[in-house]
Amino acid sequence: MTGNGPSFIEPLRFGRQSSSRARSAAKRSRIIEIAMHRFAENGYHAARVGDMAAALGIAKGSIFQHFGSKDGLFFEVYKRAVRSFPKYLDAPAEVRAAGFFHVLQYWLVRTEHLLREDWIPYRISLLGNYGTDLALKREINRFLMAEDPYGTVAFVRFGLDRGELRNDMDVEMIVSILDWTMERFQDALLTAELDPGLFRRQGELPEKKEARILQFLSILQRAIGIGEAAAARPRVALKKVSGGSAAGRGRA
Amino acid sequence: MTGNGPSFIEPLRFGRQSSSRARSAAKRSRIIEIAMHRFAENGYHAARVGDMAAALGIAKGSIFQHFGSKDGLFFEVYKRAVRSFPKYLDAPAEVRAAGFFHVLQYWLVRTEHLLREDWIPYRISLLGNYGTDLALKREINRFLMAEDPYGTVAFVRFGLDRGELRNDMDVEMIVSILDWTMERFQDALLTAELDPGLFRRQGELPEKKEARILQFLSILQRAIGIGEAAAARPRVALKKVSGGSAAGRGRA
DNA sequence: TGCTTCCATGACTTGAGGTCATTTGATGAC
DNA sequence: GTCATCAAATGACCTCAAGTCATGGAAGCA
Repeated sequence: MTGNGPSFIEPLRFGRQSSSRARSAAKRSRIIEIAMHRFAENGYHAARVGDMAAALGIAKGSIFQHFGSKDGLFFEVYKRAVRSFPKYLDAPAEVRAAGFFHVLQYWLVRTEHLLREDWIPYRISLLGNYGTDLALKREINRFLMAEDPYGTVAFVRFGLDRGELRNDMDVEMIVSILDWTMERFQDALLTAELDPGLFRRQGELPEKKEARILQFLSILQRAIGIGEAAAARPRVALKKVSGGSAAGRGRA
Repeated sequence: MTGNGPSFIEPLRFGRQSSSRARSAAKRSRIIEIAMHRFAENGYHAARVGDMAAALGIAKGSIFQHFGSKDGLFFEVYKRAVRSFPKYLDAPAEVRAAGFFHVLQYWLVRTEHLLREDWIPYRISLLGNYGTDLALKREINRFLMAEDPYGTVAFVRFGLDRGELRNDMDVEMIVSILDWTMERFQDALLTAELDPGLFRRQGELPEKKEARILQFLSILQRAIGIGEAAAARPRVALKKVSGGSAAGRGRA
């Protein structure tokens, strides 16, 4: 589908090839950038490969030579978008020190504030998750499983090492639950503005959002956190934080 | 079908209209049925409207006359597929009597066994959820929100009335959490066979599945169930049930 | 027997993805 | 400076599926 760059051994002519490689890579990069904008603005189907070529001032054929197909192009765009998101453990050290659920809270709050400035990669990930073909989604899931771009596995281990997560079940199960619910919750939080009507029971008034976030964290804490106390009251009290600026994390 | 007698409201041509209406509806129905098969077998894009027409022995134009577009046709197919699934509270009375989480367990176990016999509507719902266009997904979500075809809201109220679910947060939040996690969990459980590689961390050996289901239910019980006991040990012990036959519920 | 309305028809248009023989141009060798 | 080489760029071309529409019946009604 994608055609990763020719991955041969390159016996001789290293100088020539390397410079042409560099130019080629730069061009691929430019194509991906424009394509990301087009896909994000128009959706997968309405984005035309011909338009992208015209906007770049190149021939449509070139794009197909580089990426093989529209699907292949989108896949590269998707990978770049998703890789541009920060990982869970990229949170500041003091937040990490405060614990697993504080890290979650940190990102949930940041995500919301971030969106308006940097909605394009988020939109791409939305398209990849819900708006293309099942065949492409299969590729995407393979990629997500292989790369774990949000660092969920490491993050869960972090929580386990700190003794904040229950260890009476498979790690995989916790990772899945966390991935699923975070993804959907963020989508619900975000697309209410970006894409009204996309998700059911979508976010409402801004002032309600913080309450939602706290509710959601409380549910998660009871679900995958440790100890009895978590059931009645959050084990660590999550403070209301009226979000800051900070960079990063479009989705989780 | 429309067994109204001669009516005063529709002074003339009632018979004509009603019979032609009936024929028209029957034809729509036949189209939807064939289309459902085609979409399920080939996916949205690879399913050709022309093929469907040929299979029905009618002209392609007729399909567009009835449904406007391929998207419109798929939407009707989707609605029929989803409506064919049972609602949570369609579980047998004795299961309902056993409580909220027993009903969940009942459907999770059933779903798996059901799939092989009746995979087509499930596949359609998968396409609607992940494999078409965002514009169409928006329609779909509106429909799901309006119809609540799995009866999740009523089911959650049922749990609340029985005192099995926590009532310290918005009902909407519980409904969302339940919808999200059940959907994804079932997809992970099911598509491992139906669509290998579609979901990350997908289901494995059959004997592990029952354990997964119990783990998942335990997480849910801690997350949205009531009481401290739920944290340490399921409030109601969920028995291992090596699944039966029974009809219904392709997805939830 | 006409009249009317509705629907099926299938040839037609549109337009997007995708292909490929050819040209271009950068590079190293002489 | 000139030439040989070869990957990259080109754009005319192809394919094929969605979607359109003027036409022609078929069924009901007077």
